[in-house]
Amino acid sequence: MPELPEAETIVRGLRPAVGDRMVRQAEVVHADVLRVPPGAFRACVEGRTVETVARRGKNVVLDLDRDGRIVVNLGMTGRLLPVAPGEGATHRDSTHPAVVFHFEDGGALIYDDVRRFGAVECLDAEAWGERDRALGLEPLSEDFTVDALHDLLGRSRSPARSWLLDQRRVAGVGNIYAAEALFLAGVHPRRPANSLSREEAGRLRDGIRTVLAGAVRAGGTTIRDYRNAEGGTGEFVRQLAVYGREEEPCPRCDTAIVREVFGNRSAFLCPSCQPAG
DNA sequence: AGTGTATCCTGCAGGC
DNA sequence: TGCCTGCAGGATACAC
Repeated sequence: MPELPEAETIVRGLRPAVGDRMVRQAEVVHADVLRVPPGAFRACVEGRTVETVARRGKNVVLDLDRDGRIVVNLGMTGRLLPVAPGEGATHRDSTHPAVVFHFEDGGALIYDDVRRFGAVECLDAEAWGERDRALGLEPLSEDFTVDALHDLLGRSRSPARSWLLDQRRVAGVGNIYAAEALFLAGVHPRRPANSLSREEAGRLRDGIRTVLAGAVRAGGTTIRDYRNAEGGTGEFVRQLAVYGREEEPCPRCDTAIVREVFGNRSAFLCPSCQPAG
C-alpha cells in the first residue's frame, strides 16, 4: 500500500480540501470495501461533518462531529481524491470509484481502489479506541525509542522483515520501507527479531525514521498506482537503495542486490552489507 | 509462536 | 495481436 509516508502525504493534501464539510450522501459503488452493510455505513456517516484529517500508521482518519471517525486503509491501490464544489463529483484520476462522499457544499471525496483490498469504515469512539490500541508504536513519534524497539524485538523470533510488517508492533512500515530500513541498519531481513543486539536495534530505529522521514519529504514512493490527494506521484522511488533493484549495484558497496521471497513477499537486500545470521 | 499457503481483485509487463 | 504466467506499497485466515 501506501505505507506511512504515502498516507501522511495524502492527509496533508486532504486537510485543506475536506475540513468542515458535511456529508450529504455516501454513494457506495463497491460494497466490498466496507466492513458492514452499505445501509449501516451510510447511516453512520450521512449528516455528519468532517472536522479534521489525521493519520494512524497507514490509516487515514477523518474525524467526524459527535466523536465518530471514517477510517480508511488504502490497501494496495486505494486513493482518496477530493473534488471541489462545482466540479460534478468526478475526478480525472478516478478510474475505479468504490465510495463517493458527496458533501453538502457540492464537493466530494472519492475513495478509488482498483483492486479493492482497502477498507472504509465508520467507527464510534469505542471501536476506534480498540483499533488504535491494536496498532503499534508510531515510528516518527517520541515514543519510538531504542529501548522500546529493542524490548519489542526481543519478544519474537520471527524474521526482522516479517516483524516490521506486523502493524501491532510498529504501525506504518510496509514492504518498501522495511527493505530500506533494514538495508540502512545493515540487518538481513531474515534475521530473527530477538537476535538483534541493542546496537542493531538502534541502527534499525534510526533507519526506519530516516527512511520514513525522507519519504514524507519526497511525497512518498510511486511504483505504479500511488497518487497523492492532488493526483501527483511520489518521488522517493529515486532514493530507494534496494527495493525493486534486483541485480543492480548496492549504493554502498556495488555488490549486486538480491531478491529473496519469503512470507509471500519479495525481500530485497545487499548480501554484503546485510549478512545472514 | 511461527511459517507456508491461499484468498480477496485488477492490471500490467514479459515471454512465446 | 493474443494468450499465459508472474508480479504488485496489504491484511487475514487456515493448517501444520
